[in-house]
Amino acid sequence: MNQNEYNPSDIEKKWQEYWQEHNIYAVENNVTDKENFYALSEFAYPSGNLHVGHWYAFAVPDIYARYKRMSGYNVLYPMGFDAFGLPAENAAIKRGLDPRKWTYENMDYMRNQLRSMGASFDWSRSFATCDPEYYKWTQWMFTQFYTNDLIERSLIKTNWCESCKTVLANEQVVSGECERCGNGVIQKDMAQWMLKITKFADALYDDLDTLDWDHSIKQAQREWIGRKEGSLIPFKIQESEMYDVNTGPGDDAFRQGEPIVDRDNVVVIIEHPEKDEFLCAKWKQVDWQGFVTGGIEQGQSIEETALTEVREETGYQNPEIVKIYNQSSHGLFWHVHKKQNRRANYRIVHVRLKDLEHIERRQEEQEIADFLWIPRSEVNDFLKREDMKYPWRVVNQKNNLTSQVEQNENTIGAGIFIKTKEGKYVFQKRDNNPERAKGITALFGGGLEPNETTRQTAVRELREELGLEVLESDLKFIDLQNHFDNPKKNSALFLIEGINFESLKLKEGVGLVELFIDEIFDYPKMGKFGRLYATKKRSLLENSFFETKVFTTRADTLFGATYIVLAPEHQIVQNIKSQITNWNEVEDYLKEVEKKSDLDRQQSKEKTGVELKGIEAINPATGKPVPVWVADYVLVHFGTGAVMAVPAHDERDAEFALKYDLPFKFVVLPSAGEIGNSRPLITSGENAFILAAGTTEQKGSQEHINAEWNAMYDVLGIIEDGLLPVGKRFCCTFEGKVINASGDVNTKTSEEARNIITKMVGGEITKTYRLRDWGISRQRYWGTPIPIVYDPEGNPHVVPEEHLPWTLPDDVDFTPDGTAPLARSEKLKKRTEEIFGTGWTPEVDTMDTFVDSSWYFYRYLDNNNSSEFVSKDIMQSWMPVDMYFGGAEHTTMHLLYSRFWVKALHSLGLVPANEPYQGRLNRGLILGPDGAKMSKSKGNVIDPDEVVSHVGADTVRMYLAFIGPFNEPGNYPWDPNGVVGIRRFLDKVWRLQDKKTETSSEELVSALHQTIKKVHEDIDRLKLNTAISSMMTFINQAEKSDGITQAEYDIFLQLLAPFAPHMCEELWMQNHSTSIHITDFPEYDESKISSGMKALPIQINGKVRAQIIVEEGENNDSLQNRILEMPEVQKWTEGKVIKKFIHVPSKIINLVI
RNA sequence: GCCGAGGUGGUGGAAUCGGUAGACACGAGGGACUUAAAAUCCCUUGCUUUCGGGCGUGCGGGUUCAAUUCCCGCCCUCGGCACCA
Repeated sequence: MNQNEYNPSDIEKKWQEYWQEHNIYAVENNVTDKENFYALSEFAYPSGNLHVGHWYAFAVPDIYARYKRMSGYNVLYPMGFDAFGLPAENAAIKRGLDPRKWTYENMDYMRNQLRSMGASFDWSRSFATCDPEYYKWTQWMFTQFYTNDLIERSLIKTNWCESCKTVLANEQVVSGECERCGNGVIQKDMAQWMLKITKFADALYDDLDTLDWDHSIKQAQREWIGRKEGSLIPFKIQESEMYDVNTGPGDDAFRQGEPIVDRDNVVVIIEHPEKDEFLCAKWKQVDWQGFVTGGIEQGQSIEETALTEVREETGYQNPEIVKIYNQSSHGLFWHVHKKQNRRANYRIVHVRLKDLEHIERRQEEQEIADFLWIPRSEVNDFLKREDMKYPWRVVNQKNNLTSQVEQNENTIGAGIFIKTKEGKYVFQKRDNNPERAKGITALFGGGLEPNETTRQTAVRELREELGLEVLESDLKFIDLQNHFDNPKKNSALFLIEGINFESLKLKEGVGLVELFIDEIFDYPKMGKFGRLYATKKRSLLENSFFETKVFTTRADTLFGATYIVLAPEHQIVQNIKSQITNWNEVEDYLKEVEKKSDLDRQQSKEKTGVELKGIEAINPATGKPVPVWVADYVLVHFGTGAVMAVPAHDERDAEFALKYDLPFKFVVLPSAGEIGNSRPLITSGENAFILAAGTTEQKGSQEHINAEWNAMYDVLGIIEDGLLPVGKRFCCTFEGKVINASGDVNTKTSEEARNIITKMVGGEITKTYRLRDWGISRQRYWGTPIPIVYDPEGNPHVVPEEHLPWTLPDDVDFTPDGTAPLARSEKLKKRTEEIFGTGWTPEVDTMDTFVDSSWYFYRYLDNNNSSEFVSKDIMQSWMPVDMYFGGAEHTTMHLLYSRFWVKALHSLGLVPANEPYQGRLNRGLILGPDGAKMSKSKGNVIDPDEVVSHVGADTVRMYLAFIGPFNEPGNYPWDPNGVVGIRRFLDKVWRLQDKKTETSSEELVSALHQTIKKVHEDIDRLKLNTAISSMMTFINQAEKSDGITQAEYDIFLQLLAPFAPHMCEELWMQNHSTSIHITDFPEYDESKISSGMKALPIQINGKVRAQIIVEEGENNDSLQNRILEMPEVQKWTEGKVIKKFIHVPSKIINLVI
């Protein structure tokens, strides 16, 4: 037998050991004669054994890394372990082991398995994320982010997996289920450490353009970030029924010089139980008329006064309070009856009669007044009668909304945003104040004194700190904001506007800073509240509560906004609770919504909602009031959590409006072509067609369409104002030309109108994002400890650098019970108290493992550095990663997180690169032989070790490269026969060594150079499958030839070396003394590829009929003559006329007959 | 629904700029060698045919001397997003 037979099991081990001994893959950091190339595969999770997926992930990119190395680059192709995380902990729990031990043993085992692939990893650079030397730097970065305001702690609704007993990031929840275990995810309020990834949303979006990534990967990231450009449109919110009194004295109703008596009064507006009428009084004695009034006596409440007055003065026995208007007004007048000048502080009370039960009034009351029911619409006119001398009127002064949620049992402070007449916000600057944090720019305000309300605190603080006297009623409540440092405690935040700063008595050591909102974020040492509002909650601050901004991408349809909708969680709903006359109904709805999980909310597409009665919004374009609704189809997290609803041009609004019978106003006419092509846009099923006023389409097409539509549908006719009648309502989302709006925008295109209308109503063009901040707290053991400790008051402090790594304790029972396992560590508790003092406690959550993997590619560069995470020089020379190989499942998680991480580091000046990965390739999936995903339960799992023992590692590597294009992430089934095909090829290469001759043929040389060219090009494009097929073609040809020279054979081995490193090394070393893998990759010689002759196909009328051998430079005439003489051509041309002769040199000849 | 990538023999897949569709491999069929099997080698292999040819790259149109490739309109598969205003 031939003892020189290809036997992989003999040679592979040998060369793996040789490479390791000779250290041929060790990579130097400072190489001057070669360009650095950083090829990276996503590092391994130490699950315990290597499957085919690992081979695909590591061995195929290894081919590329080897090719680059042979092509003259200084190539870094490292490997490490992503060693923290749930699976290790779960596996450890199941088997009662220490996750640390389990993980490190797995890593040892896997390192050996990885060596068997023949991958050219530089193992000296390896590490695991659970090494304290590694996570020291993870923690250090956390502390850098913390001190630079890139991390905040807040109480948020989190995704909680009941089965894994931990919080999940948004990205880890897939259609309401835990990405890992598939169990349902519930919402849970928890204090979380949040990384402010949203601060980089624009950069993450825009910088995608600078990356050489596949279009689809970029697109997926863009979708995830979800940037939308649109307009913020302000809508004033006001009380829809509002009564107030004039404040000035009438000419004959106030007597100069007489003393003034102060009185607290109520004015009662009495509503009929059935009819829309109010009860007005005609005073018999003085002939003055109006509403029921009464003085508030000492110790009496407004409600009591009002109800008593109604019963006594009118005789109606069952009034109920609808609403008490908070604002009292101060009227000065001469009270004729009492002969007094009065200053009356009116509280206006709206009551409704439950029924008309009536008792005879006392004689005295009957003598004073008669009562008349006046329709609501006529009340004002009635009160304006000539003989109405009483000084108050019902006036339409609508914007006195206030709030009732500024206080709860956890409210410990009040903060005040002060807005000047110029629209700037005023902060205090404590530059000169030695007692307080120096230089901090902060809100005015302070803590609540015992029994103080937040408003009282705010008034007091303003007086003490600023010398500013304000009334409680001047303070507009904005928000109840939990403290960053202690999410369970709140401060009420207020806004006061239009402040005059002339006569202030500033407290010593306090300076003032006036800033526009856009300047707040960047202002040095700005306190957290200020920053927060300048970014995330800007809309709250700017909105206050009598205005809300809606986000829309279709500002061109604003004239058609017939109502607005708030998300159930919208702050305004709570803030104006006291103004809502149907609060019980609203509250029921909110409770119902709260019960639904996110999943339910997504699944039940049936829209529900409830109108907020008692308030209305003003459409800023039309100036007309529109109703305000709350509905859960509006999401609090997107845009401003409020939308303007345009039923005629938005499908969701249309659905909702049809259900609740809200008006449709048609304001954008799509272009004629679009209507013609889009008959299905009629969604009402009513077959309505709108022919609107103001149409500017050219007549021809319009008439054509009308004719067509007339035949098919009922034509609605011309609708002047765009209001669609009931039964003919439909929705059209196309853009087009604006109609039924105003002179400024009618006939403008949608695009033009968006800008014009936005400007017109004082809105602004902005962007909004789907991306949300990244919560990294996990209630698990096996993760990087969060380097935070809490002082006895519960305020967080970072663990100083000298105590890093803040190590994971080992005395922990980590059985999951929903609380953090670290809370049970005595050692951690003790360590914290020893270092920081009695009463100090450690943070007990650990970090999401995506944090660990967000910067690991830096550590390979300098993994033994104990003073820096990596030295700056070294970073500069390697980063960004040139080509990053990984799985498609990381497109929106790891890839986005690590891009954020690098940008965050970059923003702090810690790294030079702004992006981690210049190139990225998502690999596909290897399926089982049956075409299904490999799984133990399906019994279709391929064990790579077993295959390797049969055919060798080189074959497995090559097969995986051959199975499909690596640059397109498809799913490729593992075909056991296909593996054999590769092995046959390698056998042929091996056997070719017996066919060596002194000289070879010109054809073979040409073929070799063609192959070199093709392999070059294909590897560059990562089309390894076609690179292999071209080598196969060459070997087939060489086999048929008379022989191959040693030099040619060597060149071929070099071509093949990246693919089959062991075999090529074996064959190479028979004639050489240094490794093939450190030789130069062959270059092709163009002159050897082309010979002067070429076979060209001849087409007749586009069909190939013959072939001809053509010499380069042959002229067309002689060529044409030669062709026409050919019998196989004549067969077709006989009796036909040649119309055209087309010759595309070295491509094709086409005869048209 | 929106966005993206695709759709080519029995299978995985080639065809890089509009120029011979199906490279390469698997499978299948036939043959050689062998006592036999394995291994190896050779031939055939898109469909169809009256052996001239005809038809073929998801479907229907179009542009072109020529279309898997470009354009228009559909269908289907996969991936991402999704009550996102």
